[in-house]
Amino acid sequence: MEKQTATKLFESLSSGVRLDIYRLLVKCGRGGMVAGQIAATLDLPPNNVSFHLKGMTHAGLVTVEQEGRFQRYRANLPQMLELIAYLTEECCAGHPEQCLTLPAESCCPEAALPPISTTPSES
Amino acid sequence: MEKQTATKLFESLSSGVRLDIYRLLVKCGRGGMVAGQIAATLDLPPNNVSFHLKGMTHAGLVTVEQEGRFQRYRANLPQMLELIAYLTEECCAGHPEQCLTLPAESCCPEAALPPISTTPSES
DNA sequence: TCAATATTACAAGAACTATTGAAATATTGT
DNA sequence: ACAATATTTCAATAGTTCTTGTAATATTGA
Repeated sequence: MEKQTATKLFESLSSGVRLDIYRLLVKCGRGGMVAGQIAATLDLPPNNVSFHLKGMTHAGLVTVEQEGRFQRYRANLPQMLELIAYLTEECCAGHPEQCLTLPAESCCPEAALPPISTTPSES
Repeated sequence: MEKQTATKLFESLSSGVRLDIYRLLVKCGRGGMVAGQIAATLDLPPNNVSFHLKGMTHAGLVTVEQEGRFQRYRANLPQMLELIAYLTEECCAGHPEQCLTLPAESCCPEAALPPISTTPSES
C-alpha cells in the first residue's frame, strides 16, 4: 500500500461523522446501506452525508453501487485489512513477542495479519 | 473506546509525516526511539517532528519516557488494537462469513480481534 | 557556573476542511 | 411528458491544521 493511500484512509476516519458512517456500514456488512438510509439513521442532513460519502469513496474506504435511483454504499473491508497490514509492517522488527505488555495472541496475530517481516531494521 | 478517542487516533495517522513516524516506531517496537533520532532518520526538522510527536502523544498513539535529556517515544500498540476492535465492532452484524469476498480467515479474525457481537442490528 | 546539546513552546501565514442552504441531476411511476 | 423522490453539486463562511523560524527550557559535562 502506498503512503498516500494510507493517509487518505486515515483522514477519512478522522471525522466523527465519517467514522459513524463507516462503523454503520461495517455493521451492515455485505448488505450495505443506501445514502438516504444512512442519513436518516444517523440523523444528519443528506447533503452532508453525501459530501462525506464522496470523500470516503474517493479514498477507497467504501464502495458504491447504483440501484435505480439509490446509491448503495458498503464498507471496503479488504482495504481496511491492507491498511492494518501496512501499519504493522515489520512490527517490532521481526520480534512480535516484544510487543509491549500485550498477551501474545493479541499482537501481530499471524492468523489475521499478513506475514511479519523477519528482518530487523536498525537506523 | 470513545468516538473522540478514535477520531483523534485516526487524525494522528492522517498526515504523512506522522504516519512515517508511527510506522518507524512500530518497527522499533519496545526499544522506541528518541526524538532527535526520529528527526534524523526521516530527515525532517526537529521542531516539526516534535510538534507532531506532541500531538501523537496527546492522542495516545505513542508514549513518551524521559531519559536524561532525551525523550524516548514508543508506539502504543495496545491502543491500536483497541482502535481496530472499535472499528470492527459488530462486524457484519454477527455474520463475519458475509465479509465480502475475502478468505474467511482474513476477515473478523476471532483469534486476533475481540469477540464479534452476535446481535444483528437493523435500522 | 558556563557552554553545548536536545527538545519543546510560541507566533504567523498559507492552505485545507466542515457545515449549511439552495439549486441541479437522475430515476421512477403514472 | 410530468411530478415526486433520491442524491449530488455548488458556493460561502467559519474554523482548523501545517509548516517554518525564532526563542525558551532543560540536561550534560568541564
